[in-house]
Amino acid sequence: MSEVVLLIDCNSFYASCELLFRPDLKGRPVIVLSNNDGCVVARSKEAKKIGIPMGAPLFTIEHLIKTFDVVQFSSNYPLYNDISNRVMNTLRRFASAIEIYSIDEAFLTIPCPKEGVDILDLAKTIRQTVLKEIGIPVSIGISHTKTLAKVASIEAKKNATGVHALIEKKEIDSTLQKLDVVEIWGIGQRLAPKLQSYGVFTALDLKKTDKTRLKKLFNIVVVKTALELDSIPSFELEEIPKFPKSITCSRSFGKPIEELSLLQEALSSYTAQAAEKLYRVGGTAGGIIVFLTTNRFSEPFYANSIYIPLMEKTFYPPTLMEKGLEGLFEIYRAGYFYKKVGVTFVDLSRTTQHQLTLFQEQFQLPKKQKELVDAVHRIKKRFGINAIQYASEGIRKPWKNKKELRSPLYTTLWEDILTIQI
DNA sequence: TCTGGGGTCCTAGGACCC
DNA sequence: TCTGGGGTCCTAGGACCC
Repeated sequence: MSEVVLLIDCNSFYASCELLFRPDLKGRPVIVLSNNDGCVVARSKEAKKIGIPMGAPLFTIEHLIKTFDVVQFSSNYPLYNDISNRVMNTLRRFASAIEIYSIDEAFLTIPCPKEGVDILDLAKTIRQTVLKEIGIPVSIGISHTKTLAKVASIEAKKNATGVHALIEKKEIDSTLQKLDVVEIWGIGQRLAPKLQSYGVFTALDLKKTDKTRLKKLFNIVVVKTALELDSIPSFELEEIPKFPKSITCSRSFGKPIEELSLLQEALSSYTAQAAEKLYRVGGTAGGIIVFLTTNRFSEPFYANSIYIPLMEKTFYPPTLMEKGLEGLFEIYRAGYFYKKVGVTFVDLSRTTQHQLTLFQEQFQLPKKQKELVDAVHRIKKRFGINAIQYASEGIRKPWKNKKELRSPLYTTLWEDILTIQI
């Protein structure tokens, strides 16, 4: 064995980010709410303890909030992204390779420590360093494969030390025997009952199941998962972030919207945001999908989407907005109260590897378009994302969602920087 | 009253071709 | 009554993740 896999997982990440700047709330149950303050997306340790479930709609836990005086935050993604980057930069120092798996998780491979060096000590050092430098508590699971590292991290969360290694076969098997299949990374709510119907109840059962049979009854991912449980690496560490296949921007509205003009404003705004992201990854879109929906919990319900191919690939926001609005016009039906619109860019390419039209030598936007996009980007970068916008995004924006409880942008906006009074 | 947002991958089946 | 076989490509839908 030459390398081991570590899974580093930030504990209650969004809640931990909020607590960083509000040490006065330590020990109290803290929750972070989804974009529209609709449901719970993160819970502090204390919030978990009083029984607030992940994903719970806010209105179903009113009684808990009142009884236990729960502290609520709207989600503050600029802050979480910034803290995440800092955590990842610290982790990088310890790794021979790192895959940033999500905003709060990373897989690391490290050379197998020399005889006598305890891998757990190294993990503890990593944990201490992140805690000291960034202030975010993490759990660390260690094993031979990504899937087993995930299993180890479940154990790590139960430990006071926050770290756990699964290296010896005996120990691995006894842990897998106690693990329900639904807890395995890659096995969800649908696959678990199906596996159970074939007599596969625990992770150890899955590991021991014949792979040909698994392939026949399920798919290749389930086979790979079973192999990983058997210490055979089947999911590679992906160090280089993949170029995206699609980019989406959509939001629920603060209150239902009926007028087309307001939907147009919202869609323009989301398209601009998605275009900004497209610009940042250095890509162009070959097609866009526009979708809209009324509240799925109330009648009359209407949802629709439309695909609009683009004659020429582009990242020029006005073109994307114009096409998007055309699509919206097609699928809009008067008389409904809409809850959400959104846009997805598909058929993405890198601007550097562009399929050229017959007479192009190199992909580039017309000079003036390019200058405009660059300028808007620079202004946003320097003065904040609200410093400039397209007129079609509207001024009053009554469709904007609720974010009543958002904390300041402590680390990404000068006006919001933390002040300390002595 | 109130229920998020953004992704990826796999497979089956249809369309189409020779 | 008879009604091929094999291959590719695309898409919708299902499943998963955080």
